[in-house]
Amino acid sequence: MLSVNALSEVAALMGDPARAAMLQLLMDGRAHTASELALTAGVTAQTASGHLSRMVEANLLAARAQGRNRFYRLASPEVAHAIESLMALAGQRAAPASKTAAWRRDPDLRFCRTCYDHLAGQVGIAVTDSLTQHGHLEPKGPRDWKLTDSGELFCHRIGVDLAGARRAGSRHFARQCLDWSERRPHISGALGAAIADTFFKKG
Amino acid sequence: MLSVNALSEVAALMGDPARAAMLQLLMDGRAHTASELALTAGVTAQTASGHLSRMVEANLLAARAQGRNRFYRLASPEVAHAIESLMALAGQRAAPASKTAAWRRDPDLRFCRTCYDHLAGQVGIAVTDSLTQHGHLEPKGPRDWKLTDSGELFCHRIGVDLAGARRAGSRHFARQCLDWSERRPHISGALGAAIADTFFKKG
DNA sequence: GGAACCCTTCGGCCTGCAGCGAACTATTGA
DNA sequence: TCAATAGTTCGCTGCAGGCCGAAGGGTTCC
Repeated sequence: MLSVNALSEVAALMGDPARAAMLQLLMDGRAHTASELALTAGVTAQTASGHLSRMVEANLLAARAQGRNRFYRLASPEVAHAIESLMALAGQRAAPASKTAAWRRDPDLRFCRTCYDHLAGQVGIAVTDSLTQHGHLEPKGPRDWKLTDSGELFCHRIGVDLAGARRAGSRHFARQCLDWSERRPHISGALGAAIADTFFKKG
Repeated sequence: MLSVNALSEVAALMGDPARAAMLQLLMDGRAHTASELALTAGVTAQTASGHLSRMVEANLLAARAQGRNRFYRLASPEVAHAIESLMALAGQRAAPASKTAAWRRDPDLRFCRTCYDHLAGQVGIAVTDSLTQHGHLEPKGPRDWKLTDSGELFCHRIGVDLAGARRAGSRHFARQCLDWSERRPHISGALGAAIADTFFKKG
């Protein structure tokens, strides 16, 4: 009976305390690094890696490599739904999506801390959206951005240190950085840092 | 973190192949005996008993003793919902409640076979309802029925062998038998058998 | 009362799997 | 080019828990 095996296998994946802790952390809809998840689960990195691989293979999680980090998130809303109904059974209220209201209070600060030095969160997405909508920014390949001529002008006008960003040596100029809330990329790399720097200087 | 433990514990309960097989059988909404569930799960009775106890304690299942049998059913629609969402994840369509349409074709026959010698299923419930609504039958205690005077008359009129049923020695006269579809009791015991007998004779 | 049956509890065996240490690869940044 | 960091793979250990045999209530029916 294949379906029985399938049911028990999926449930067993969620039935381990370490994996359950990871899944619960991921219930906020964000993508988290393997290290974060290991820390949350209270296990070592190598143990966490094994858990994460198994959950990716079972299509519970989706992974996206980004630099030397690897971000994991729930593979689909259905996964979140299943976890939620299990937690309801457990007599615990699962944090609904709207429960993430906490981060609304300091969207950029909170995420800048966890995402190196560039704007992310709602502000990062908004900036990226605005730039692309005005034709200042275009995707270049699957992982980079291209700053258009109008984008160059715009950056000069608002005072972004493009020259400094280009001088940054081996660092990527403008990378696409996966955002957790909208599941869309925003700007990281030297350009992202330079923009963030400008914002901070201007208050 | 209590909620993490609760999540993993519930999931782990569903994560065992034997327990998953039992739960899947119970997804039809019926109540099943411990033996049936053991057979389905492919384990011995004592192993199944342990599994069932744990699931009752975790409020996944509800148990009801009936004679020397013990019937188990899903404790709530929420349990069914959680299982269904897990099976959806497993890429399997869980049998929705309406899928039980199969038994509509032969409701009484099918259940008479599994429920000794008396009417059950939709017909059994309908007969019981009709008798109680006309004042022929009343509940007596938590597990028996009382045939009223008008009920005696009615039985005589349709030709039920009441005397024979009363003669049946140590057998209970009219027990309440839990029905799986409506979750309501119908008539078993000697009276139930006598009524069924009458129906069969009359076609 | 006795036999048959259903279910449960107890004790012991054994497997599966979570966990870690060590070693290896890949990416980043100087 | 080299060091630091993130992540993975491999091999081993130890424990939790599923499983069954044996034995003990409860219920039903002759």
